[in-house]
This record gives sequence, C-alpha cells and structure tokens, in this order.
Amino acid sequence: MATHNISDSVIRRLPRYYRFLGDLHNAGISRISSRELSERMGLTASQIRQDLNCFGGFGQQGYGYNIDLLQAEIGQILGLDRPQNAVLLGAGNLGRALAQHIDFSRRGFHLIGVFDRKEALFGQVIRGLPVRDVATLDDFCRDNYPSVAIMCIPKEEAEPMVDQLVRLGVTGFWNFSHFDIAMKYPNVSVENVHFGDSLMTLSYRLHND
Amino acid sequence: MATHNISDSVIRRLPRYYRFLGDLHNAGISRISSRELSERMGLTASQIRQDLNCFGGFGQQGYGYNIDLLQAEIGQILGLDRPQNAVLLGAGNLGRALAQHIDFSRRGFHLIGVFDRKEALFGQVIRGLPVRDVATLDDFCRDNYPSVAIMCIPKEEAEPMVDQLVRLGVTGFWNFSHFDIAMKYPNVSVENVHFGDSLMTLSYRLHND
DNA sequence: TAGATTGTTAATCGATTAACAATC
DNA sequence: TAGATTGTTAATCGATTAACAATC
Repeated sequence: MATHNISDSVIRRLPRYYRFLGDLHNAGISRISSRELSERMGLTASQIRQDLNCFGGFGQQGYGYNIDLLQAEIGQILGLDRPQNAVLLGAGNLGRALAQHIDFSRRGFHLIGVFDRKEALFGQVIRGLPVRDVATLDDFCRDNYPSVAIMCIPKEEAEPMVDQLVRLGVTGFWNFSHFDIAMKYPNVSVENVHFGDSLMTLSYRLHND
Repeated sequence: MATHNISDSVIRRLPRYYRFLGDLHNAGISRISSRELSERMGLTASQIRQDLNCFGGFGQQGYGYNIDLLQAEIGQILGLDRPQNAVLLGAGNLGRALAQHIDFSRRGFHLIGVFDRKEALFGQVIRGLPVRDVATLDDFCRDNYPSVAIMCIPKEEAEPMVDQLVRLGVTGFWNFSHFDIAMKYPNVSVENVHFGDSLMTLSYRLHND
C-alpha cells in the first residue's frame, strides 16, 4: 500500500479531512471545491490540493471533489477498512474511559482484550470485555495475535510490558504512558498522547498570546 | 511576558524538555550538555540549543546546562508558576477520568469546578469537587472567574456552551470535543485533543510504515 | 592555558503558498 | 463553447541542521 514518503504533516491532516467530509455528507452536500473546503477548514485551497494529490487525483477539473467518494478514498488511505486487533493495558480511570468513549471500529481498530494487574478488577466488564489478569497476556496474544496495544499504565510499569508486547508481535502502540517507546523500538509505530504536555502548551499560549 | 514570535514547533517541544529534565533531576544528575541531552531525547544538539536560545542563554560554554536551573526556567516559560483556574464541562467517562488522572497543579492549572447537565450526577464528588448543574455556570463564573474550560461534552452541545464561556471571560480551551472552537473564536487559545484523529494516524502508519 | 561546549550565523532542507496550463 | 477548478510546477517561507567564533 505504501505510497512513497508522505510527510507527517500531511498524515496528521487526513483525519480532519475525513471528519469534515463526513459532516458535509451529513449535511446532504455532495460536492465541494478545494476553495470552499479550505474556507470551512481554515486552510489554503492549495494545501488541500497538494495534500490529496500525494495519494491520487480524486477531483475533477471544473467540478471539484465528490464528497462521498473522497471520504471513502481517505478512509482507505487511513486503513479504516482493514481493522487491526488491539488490546488495552491498564483498566484504571483512563483506560476505562477510553474503552467506553472511543468508537474503535470507526477508527480502524477492533478492541479485543483488556488487561490489568489488579486482582480486584479481574472479571469486571468494560464495553463487553472482561478485565483479564495481565499474567495471561502471553496466552491471549498467542491465540488472538493483536497487532496493537493501548498503553494506559504508569511509566514505571510500561517498559517491561512493551518488551513483552513487542516479543508477542505487537507492532503499533497508542501510548498514553510517559515511557518513550519510539526511542527504544524505532521500528514499531507509536502514537503518543501526552495530556500533560498538551496542557502545558495551553498554559504557554494563555500567558503569551 | 510575550517573547517575540516563538514557533509552534518549539512550544510543543518545551514540555518534553521539561519532563526529561525532571527525570534527569530524579536520577541525581545535575548538569548536561546539549549533545548528551540530544542523544537521550532523539533530537539534534543544534535544535536543542536553538530552541532554548529563543528564550535566553541558559547554558555556559565549556560546561553545558544546569539541569535544575534549566527546568525551572522552562517551567516559568510555560507559565507553570502562575496557575490559572479551570472548569470542567462534562462529567462523563472522559471528563471524570481526566479530573482523576491529571495532576493539574503541576501543569499550571487549578481545577475549581465540574459541571454537567445530567441531574443524576449533581453532587457526586470527583477529586474533591461536586458535580454542579450547568445551569449554575453563570453564577459560578461571576464568583470565581475561571480563565480556562475543559470541554468534554458532545459536539452538538459544545457550540452554545463555548459561546457562553467566552462571554463569561474564558480565554483558553482544552478541547476534547469535535466542535472547532479556534475556527469560530480566533482570539482565544485552543488546544485540541482529538483521540479519533490520533488513532487514525496510528492506523495509517501501521499500514504504511 | 587547553578542552569543551555554548550562542549564533549561515546553509540546507522541507513544507506551504502561488501561479497557471490542462481539462472537465 | 466558456467558466470553473483541478493537478502540478515554481516560488516562497520557515524550520532544522551545520559550522564556528566566543568564552567558560
């Protein structure tokens, strides 16, 4: 599937295009020009055309873009049509909230297992999945081969856990812990979500904008 | 406080410097060169020196940087020493998890109120704060003038809520909703956290890296 | 002093914007 | 066909990296 080298900036804009196109679809609109889309999204029309043309010519001169077709294309580019199995490590406040709050299937994932090390949580059901003893992770992975792990455990516990998961074939991490996975495993895909960092950048802007 | 125009790329790296310096401090290390820090963080030494020199010369030739002093400087640059009052809108799974999970005081904020519109939640206590009826938001803000709002409510409910908060003097939003605040209010500070977008970029990379 | 490492200027690289010929 | 709008090349802008003189 790998189109040549698409820059991270472009990739990070794709989900936003996908969302806006979904909204336009819901509003009953069927076609749009790069200029109009740019006004709605606060980008330049040029950038939109450049971005899309990294992947192919989805528009038509004199007409613009067909919204449904373009959204479907972007969905495919993002791989939303080929969902990957994911396990959640850590069923604390954050892990539970993510499991309950995120529509994984619409984002290209299938959540198949939830693990924690606290005995008190074992068997508790979250979004239809029982919390399992992390001691049973090996067996579970050998039977179900998840390719992705969602890390909602403290930094100190993360490193051995990541080692184990990589050994078990996990190639992607959605990382909410502060352990720097990408630094240790440059070949796995890592998407970090660091709430603290995000809040601090807001703090900076509040004081300086 | 406003130093000239610092690029967003630089600002987004500051919290990570702050974290790494904290770790080094905890490891009992007291000084570091840009080269060694660059190796630990996976950056170039040049970039680190450029970044820091946006704000001042914190190092010493032939010696490097004093870790504690540098961390304190970055903390001040981020405004962590001048905490802002924040209210949380939406006490669902996500809102509750954030209230319980985030150490606001160490990130430059003070959480002073939690609001929801569901009667069943009123009075429930989260991290020492009672969930309040969103109908009482006006009065609460007039008495406590929060400057920041954390938006954990659905997109459809967000727009009127944001209007109200801006009217009440809120100038910063930590936005977990899909309503595009920055588009409507270009003059407020907005930090978006879009889990869905984040997950989809991970999906892309899993299929293409 | 000699060695190390910064602060800073200059060079490079990449991303965004502008322009326009191709074409629906 | 004429008008609109794309796809794409060229120009600009900004961010990263390299180099080195200043200096601790």
